Amino acid sequence: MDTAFAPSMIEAPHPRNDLAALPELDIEQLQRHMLVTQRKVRAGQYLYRNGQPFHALYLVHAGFLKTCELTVDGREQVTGFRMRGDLLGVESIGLAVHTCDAVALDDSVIWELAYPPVLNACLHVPELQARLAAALAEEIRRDRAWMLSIATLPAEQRVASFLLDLAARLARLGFSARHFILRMGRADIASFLALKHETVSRALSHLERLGHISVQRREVKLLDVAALRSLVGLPCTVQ
Amino acid sequence: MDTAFAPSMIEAPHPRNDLAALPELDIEQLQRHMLVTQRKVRAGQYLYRNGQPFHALYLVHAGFLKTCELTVDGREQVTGFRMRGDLLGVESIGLAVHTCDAVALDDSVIWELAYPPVLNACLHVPELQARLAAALAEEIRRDRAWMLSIATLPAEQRVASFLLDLAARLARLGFSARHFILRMGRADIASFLALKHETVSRALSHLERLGHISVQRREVKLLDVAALRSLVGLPCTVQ
DNA sequence: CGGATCTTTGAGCGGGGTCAAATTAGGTGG
DNA sequence: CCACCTAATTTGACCCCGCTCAAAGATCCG
Repeated sequence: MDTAFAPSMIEAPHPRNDLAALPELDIEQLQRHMLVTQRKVRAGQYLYRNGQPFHALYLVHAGFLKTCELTVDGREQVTGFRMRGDLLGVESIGLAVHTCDAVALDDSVIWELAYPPVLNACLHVPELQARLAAALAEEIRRDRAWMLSIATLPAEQRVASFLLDLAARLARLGFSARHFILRMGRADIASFLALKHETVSRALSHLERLGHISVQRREVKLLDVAALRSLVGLPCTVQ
Repeated sequence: MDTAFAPSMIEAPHPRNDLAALPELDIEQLQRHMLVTQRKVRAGQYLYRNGQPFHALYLVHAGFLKTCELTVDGREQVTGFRMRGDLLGVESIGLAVHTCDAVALDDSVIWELAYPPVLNACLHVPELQARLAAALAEEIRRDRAWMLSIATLPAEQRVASFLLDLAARLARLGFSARHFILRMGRADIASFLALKHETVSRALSHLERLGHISVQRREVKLLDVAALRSLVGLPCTVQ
């Protein structure tokens, strides 16, 4: 069981094992000041669901998850994909229950930080407080960047932008930015990009025909990062 | 000069004068623990701009502002409209410079909260810390709700949703939810809703033809709130 | 091997964008 | 106070990108 719990992140030439290197939150520092429990979530299972009582934040240690908003009338929207170092549940701070779903797309290992205790720890460790605030702000900036892309870019460029963003995040974690396996289906990408899955599929096919990428189902290779960057209006220099 | 600085919020049958009633932040509590300076911003002027050093959060005391994201290649996106009780600048926490613009759409009065001092105050006042965290989380939820609307609703329903949201926020401040003056132009609404200004104009005209609202340039009356709510998939009950 | 799910591709349509012009406010100076 | 100018808004006509509907592979699992 537990031995089989190795999240399937392939293509990791330089994996880092220290979360401390991440700007977000330092798990060891957290453990010094509060109870941190480990939780494992199998692919397809919920970390938390809309309406469940909110009592903790979650720091992704390994694996891959998506967060979804949903409405009473059945509309659904993927609001983000989360990986190692990302903090989940922050959108429910100040509320009694969670307001969205978090679903594992791959077997995942999560550090659970009981919520009121987190605030107490922050009171005693100023640096921790600053980091928590910064993590929330980073979340806001991420959402704002998404808004900008969705509102101003056509379909194909949204897809290109998505691939570049994913690549950059993988690179920060020490994985290959040029060759990776998508852990989500076309429908999830489409929802996230406010498109339909057929459109995402067509965009990927077209980017491949242009020679910018190579795609075979969920395996993606970025062949011409400069071309992708210029496509979405970014400077062509690496990173 | 100063006497002329009366933000033009008309239609205020039950205006509240206590910000303490707002769930976000209590200004008097803040003043007890840190320096809070007042700042006035004329309509059309920037409260802060992309690239300027970040050294404070801003609490809107009166007036009306918009926040805009912008890219190197000239794309622009209105990410929100801010009014009394809203906290600005949070998206830049953890950074050295602001990452977006905040522009007054109406003469506004702003409380400036120097940033590192805010954190210090939070260390001494647990409740303040919890409120700051909650304010950031509320910002995230606001963005997520917007994402959901943009990604899943057609143009006319986005406009209806926008009007309902604005009405609800005005109501929370004690203003009329049924009759108000838009402080932003069609282009700003369009940008916020990821549409073009002609489309917003057409949607408003159509909602008027349906008898749900009445529009004359920037003056809006909501004639049939229940119809608007059912249009965007919300329960028809008030609030 | 067979069934379910995911992905790709095609054909046709429609909502919203684009371009253009008319109309209306609003501001300013005579 | 009014004429003029500028900017905001509205409306129309047309077109195109992305959606809808449909069917055909691919892949994975039992």
